[in-house]
Parts: sequence; structure tokens; C-alpha cells
Amino acid sequence: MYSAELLKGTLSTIILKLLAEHGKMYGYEIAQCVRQLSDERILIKEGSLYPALHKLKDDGLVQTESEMVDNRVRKYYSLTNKGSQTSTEKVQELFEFIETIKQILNSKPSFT
Amino acid sequence: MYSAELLKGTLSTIILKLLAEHGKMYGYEIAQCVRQLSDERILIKEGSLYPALHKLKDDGLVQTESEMVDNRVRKYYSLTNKGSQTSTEKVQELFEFIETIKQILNSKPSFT
DNA sequence: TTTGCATACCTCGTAACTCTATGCATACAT
DNA sequence: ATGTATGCATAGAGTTACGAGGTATGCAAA
Repeated sequence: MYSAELLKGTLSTIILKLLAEHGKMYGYEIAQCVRQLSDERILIKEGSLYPALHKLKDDGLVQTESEMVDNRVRKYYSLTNKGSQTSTEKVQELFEFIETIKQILNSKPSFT
Repeated sequence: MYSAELLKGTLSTIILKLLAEHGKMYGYEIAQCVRQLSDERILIKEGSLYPALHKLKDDGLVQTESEMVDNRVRKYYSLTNKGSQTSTEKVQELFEFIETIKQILNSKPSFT
């Protein structure tokens, strides 16, 4: 498990990307999906996930619909139109940021 | 300039890495160095930089020495032994985290 | 000469984010 | 009855970066 600070700023982008790929997902499913895709290296805690999802909804990027499954309410999240656009943008931005960080971490001091 | 949240968790690692490469640097120099290496894409603000440096010092990862340059005190920061070790570890961790994130962002939904 | 810019240090208050801990509830296995 | 997995959610705490502000020097342009 990575130090938690690294996840900051990337969580909402990850959620948006997963929703873009999967159509609709519920909270627990998102957490398990990230867990699998990261080979257990990124474990999203519920205390992080649900506030993040609520914020995405407040911002109009995702919408919810509740379904009854096994006598329990399951809340599905899916992207709005705005969310689809934002997802693409944020994923792109994150990729660029990663490249920039790698550029810095791979730098050798130049003799100036 | 990237959205600010992305920098979270990476700033101290970047600072440690630069100090590992350059030996000793002063605050302003670090900010300018990151600015150049990132092609103006990452602009570390003083309100972020100095608290981060002070925290690294409190944690025993860097040490300071002051020099007079042009009638002004310039405070140089350099890694302690502990800081060197931590630098290596955190850089490695950040690289791994980046690979994990890329893995997630490049994933396609599987049919399960 | 005073205005602005670059250099160079620093602190305070705030906002944003994630975590731990906790609670509620169902279902199944031990 | 106890644990494990599923599934939602909040409260409080801690960390972190930022904006705004302060202090100070040197130089060039207006």
C-alpha cells in the first residue's frame, strides 16, 4: 500500500475514468475494481470514496440511481454529459502530469 | 499549470530528489529548478515550499547552513544521511505509484 | 525618484483532501 | 454467536498546498 498522500488529487480522476469505461458502478464495486487493477496496491477506503462520490455528484459530474438487489438498496453512479467531458480532460491532465514528474525525477544536474 | 491537487504528496519527494542530485540548494533555487525542469508546468509557490522545507528539517531529513551572498543571508538546504535514504525510498515509491496509476488509467473493462 | 521587477526569506489562515473510526444493515458460513 | 463479506454513510482528525501578506536588497525604466 502506498503512502496515502500520493492518492490525493488522483482519486476523483480514477473514479471518473472507471465510470467512463464501465458505464455505471456502485461504491463498493469501484473500490474493488481499483484494488484489483492496482494488484492490491491502492486500497480506497470508504471514508475517502463516499465523500469523493458525493462531491462529484454535487459538482454535477455523476448522477445516481438506486436499485434493489437482494433486498438492499444499491446506489449506482454514472457519468453525466459534463462528467464525460471532465473525465477525458482530467485523465489527459493526469497523464501529462505523470510525464512531467518523471521528467523531474529522471533529471541529472546540468553544469551551468 | 496543473490543477493544484495533483502536486499533493509529491512535493516533498521532488524536493528530496533535487537535493540528492544537486547537493545543496536554497529555496528560491529549488522553485526555479522545478519550474525549468517542468517547462513552466509546475510552479511551486513559496507558501508551499517553505513550510515543506521546514517540515523536512523538523523530520531530520534535511539540514541548513546560512551563507552571506550580496549582503543577504541565503539559506542552503542539504540532505542528512536519513534524508538520503528517505529520498531514494520515496522516489522509488513514487515511480511505482505512477506505474500503478497508468495501469488503472489504461485499463479496459473486462467481461466478467 | 519612484515604480516595477527579480531575488530571497518567512508566517498565518483557509480550503481541500484522505484516513481512522464508527454506525447501520443484510447474508452466509463456522 | 461470531466472523467475514457486502454495501451505504458520517464525524473528527490530520496533512498538505495555497493565497495573501510581510520583510528586505538591487537594478532599471519612467
